[in-house]
Amino acid sequence: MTSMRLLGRLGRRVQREGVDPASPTSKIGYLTSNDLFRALSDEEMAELNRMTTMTTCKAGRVFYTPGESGEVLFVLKKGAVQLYRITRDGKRLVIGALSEGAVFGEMGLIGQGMYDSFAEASEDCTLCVMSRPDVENLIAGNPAFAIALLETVGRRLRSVEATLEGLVFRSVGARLAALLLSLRDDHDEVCGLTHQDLSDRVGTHRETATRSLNGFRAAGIIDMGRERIRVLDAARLQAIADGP
Amino acid sequence: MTSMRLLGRLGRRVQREGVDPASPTSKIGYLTSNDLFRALSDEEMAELNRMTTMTTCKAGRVFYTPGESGEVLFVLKKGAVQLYRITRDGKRLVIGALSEGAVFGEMGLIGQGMYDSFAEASEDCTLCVMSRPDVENLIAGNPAFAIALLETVGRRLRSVEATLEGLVFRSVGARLAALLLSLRDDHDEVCGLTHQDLSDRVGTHRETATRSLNGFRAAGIIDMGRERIRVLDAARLQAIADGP
DNA sequence: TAGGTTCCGTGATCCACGTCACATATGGGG
DNA sequence: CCCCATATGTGACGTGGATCACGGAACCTA
Repeated sequence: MTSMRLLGRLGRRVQREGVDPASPTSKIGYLTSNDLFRALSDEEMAELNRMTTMTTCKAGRVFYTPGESGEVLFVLKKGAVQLYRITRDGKRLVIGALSEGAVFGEMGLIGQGMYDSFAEASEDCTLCVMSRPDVENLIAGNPAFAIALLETVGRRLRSVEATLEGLVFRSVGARLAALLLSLRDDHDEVCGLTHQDLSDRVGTHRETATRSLNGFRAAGIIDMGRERIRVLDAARLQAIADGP
Repeated sequence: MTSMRLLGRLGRRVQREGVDPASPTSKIGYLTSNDLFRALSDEEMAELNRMTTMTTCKAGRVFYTPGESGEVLFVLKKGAVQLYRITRDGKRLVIGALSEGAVFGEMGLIGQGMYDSFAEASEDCTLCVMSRPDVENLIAGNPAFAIALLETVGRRLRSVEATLEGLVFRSVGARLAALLLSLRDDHDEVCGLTHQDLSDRVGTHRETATRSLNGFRAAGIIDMGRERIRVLDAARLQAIADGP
């Protein structure tokens, strides 16, 4: 039954609770570590401290759901976040996988389409939260901040556009191949992701992803274990990603 | 033959030439008419004049192709622009349909994925072109400009994300229905677009679009003529757009 | 008004994926 | 070490939409 699947899937992760405030003393340390804030002077940093709420968030927690209060901007200081949407029949699509330094939020400013998206910490996260006036003040006082912000959003826009193109022009296999190449670590492995997770990111179904991966394995391109995929032949995988 | 189709399609519009400079005297007039520049003072406007190159561009002209020089920012003052991509086998996908006030460009700043996109004037256009330093100066001198820029890009990001979701979750018919609803004019008509144009925007093929539209017509939801579609029953069309 | 060009309509296939229904494997917790 | 939740494997089948191949209609232009 479809709704069972939805419940099962959500049950694994949705623990809808607020974010935990972190100790205020650590704020400055965190902030200086972020690209976005490198340009800020000490005073600006101090001012930032006053308006910024620093929070932490454990892996798996959904800290933002559609229809949330408006006009919040998150800066991902540490960890990783996934933005995704869920249809009424329980299908899930990952719109964005964000890593450190990402900026996102419900804000008219940053758009990010959070309107209809969930935000979930895929790893333990530290993030800072700003209101719209906060952001406007920051921009007014520090143009470099605006530039950095624009670049971040611009990068995401490009990324989403590329995803869009891939969806229309490329097969599941090609998209999956590209995803594996981009996700593999130093040892050419992709760990901790289920086939379901992968399929949610390429916009297909679990069974299809499994079959496609099995094809890769049969061809000797990858090796697989539970939640673990090792890329054996990156060149051929790349060829598949590039299309037929 | 596929390449024939590509040639035919491109032949209709690609007239790859530079943009035509407009008369300098009109610059201020144009600029004040744009949302993005409402916040600028007269002096700022004058400064803008110095660094901005105002150009015009006739309908159908492709004024930007992938691999162009980097770091340009366009502001669409008047008219309409389509951003699209073309695969090596000639398939075309419209990534964005921009109207007045839009900001786009190859710039790391704004992203916009122009890297791999063509930009074509779908109506006669007036646009102004800025280099990256131009933009940085503007932002530095006028935070409101930065905010306006962020909002514009944010809107586009939301829009692309919505398109992405639609592609994964909704059928061609649903996407087409939504497109018609959004494109219709005051008389509930969509004029000047071929089935091919529509299909390029929903990410499908001409034949499929035609068949889907014929279905709508058979159901009495729309009426059709050459490059003209009239929406007769917006409610039912909306129901289709919302999915099954 | 003839002749070419661009649109539009439509049948016939084909096939990648979705969908359904289970079987099996694996690992972690009690 | 057993049990159970979660992950993965796979057959069977249906189908939306891509692909191919034309025929006819509408418009434009000379």
